Amino acid sequence: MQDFLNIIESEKISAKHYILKEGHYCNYNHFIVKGCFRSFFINKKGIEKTINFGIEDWWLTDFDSFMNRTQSQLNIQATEDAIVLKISKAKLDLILQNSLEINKYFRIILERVRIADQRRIQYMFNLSGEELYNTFYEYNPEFVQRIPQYMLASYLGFTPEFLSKIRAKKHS
Amino acid sequence: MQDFLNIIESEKISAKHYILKEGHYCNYNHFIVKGCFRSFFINKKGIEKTINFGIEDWWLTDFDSFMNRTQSQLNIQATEDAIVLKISKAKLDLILQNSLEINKYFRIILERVRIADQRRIQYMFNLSGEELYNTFYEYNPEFVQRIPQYMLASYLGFTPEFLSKIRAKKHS
DNA sequence: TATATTTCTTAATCTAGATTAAGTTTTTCA
DNA sequence: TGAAAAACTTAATCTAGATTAAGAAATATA
Repeated sequence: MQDFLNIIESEKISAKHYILKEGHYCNYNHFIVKGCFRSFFINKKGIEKTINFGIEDWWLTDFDSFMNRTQSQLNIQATEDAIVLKISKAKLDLILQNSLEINKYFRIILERVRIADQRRIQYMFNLSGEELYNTFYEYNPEFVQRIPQYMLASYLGFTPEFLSKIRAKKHS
Repeated sequence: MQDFLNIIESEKISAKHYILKEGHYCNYNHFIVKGCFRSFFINKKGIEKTINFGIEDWWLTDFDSFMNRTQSQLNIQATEDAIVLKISKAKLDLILQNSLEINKYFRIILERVRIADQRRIQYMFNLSGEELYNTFYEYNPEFVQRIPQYMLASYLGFTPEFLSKIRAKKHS
């Protein structure tokens, strides 16, 4: 555990700044101490597609780039002023060679991530846009206030205009 | 490793039979030695939605039910005659308490699963139905032959009728 | 090898959500 | 505190893919 703490670096990130940009290698896994981030890519039409959010106590990285040492297709941007703990791939690998506890820790986190991803895929298949928004709102009422609506629309898989329509309907 | 092999049970499953049914508790993680499975749920309209396939050398379970000891919303069905290795939650937990190697093994698998889930979500956002089919076909040409088309349509998130339309277009 | 069942196709009609465009409100920061 | 930028709304029009329905192939089973 002491080893683990020794290899962690703390960093402040201002709102709208990036911890990862498309085309770069993702060299760090980040633990969010404070603030909020979104990861997004830019599709063929030039539109930003938000694929994840991260808030306090979550880990955030582009796993594909981080694990496979490939150029990232994602951008990770702070949506508000933030503090993260960074851990580099090389140093994490070293610790993962021998530490039972750290392996357990990340295994358990990844199990939870898997469950969340699976639920999200299930929701995307099963729910209409309106239902997706209502479900998200129900489980994360405070979070809906915390981010611009157009990012949420993008995360839920539809346009900001459509989200506006849903809200108008709801409040009428 | 010997401990690990000791707690594994082998089982034969005939085509169309289930290793998990909706409403039951998922007590096992399954390693597929031979054959093919699909996991699906039944939506509000009574339509089967395939959310995953599993083939040789993959692990397959309902992680949500398996980890959280909740009733499963999923069915897991063999699409052809199959052989699996089963490992119960209780026994797996025991081994995971102390084994560095087994923790590493599952951590690494889950990292790969995370990457696959992430890519799938990205594809679902970015590609039209036609592009989803073409991409899937490109990377898994043999697998497309292996399962009924209506299951693939369901996995890709559209109707069998629409898949038929895509294929007609492609071959004309 | 005939019949039942499962899978696949075609085509007409319908709808959730996209697109475009213009205007309004809110936030930022000089 | 006022101008510029960012975020949000409304409404008209358009389209990918759903729905429905009926028939044709393919596959399984007796």
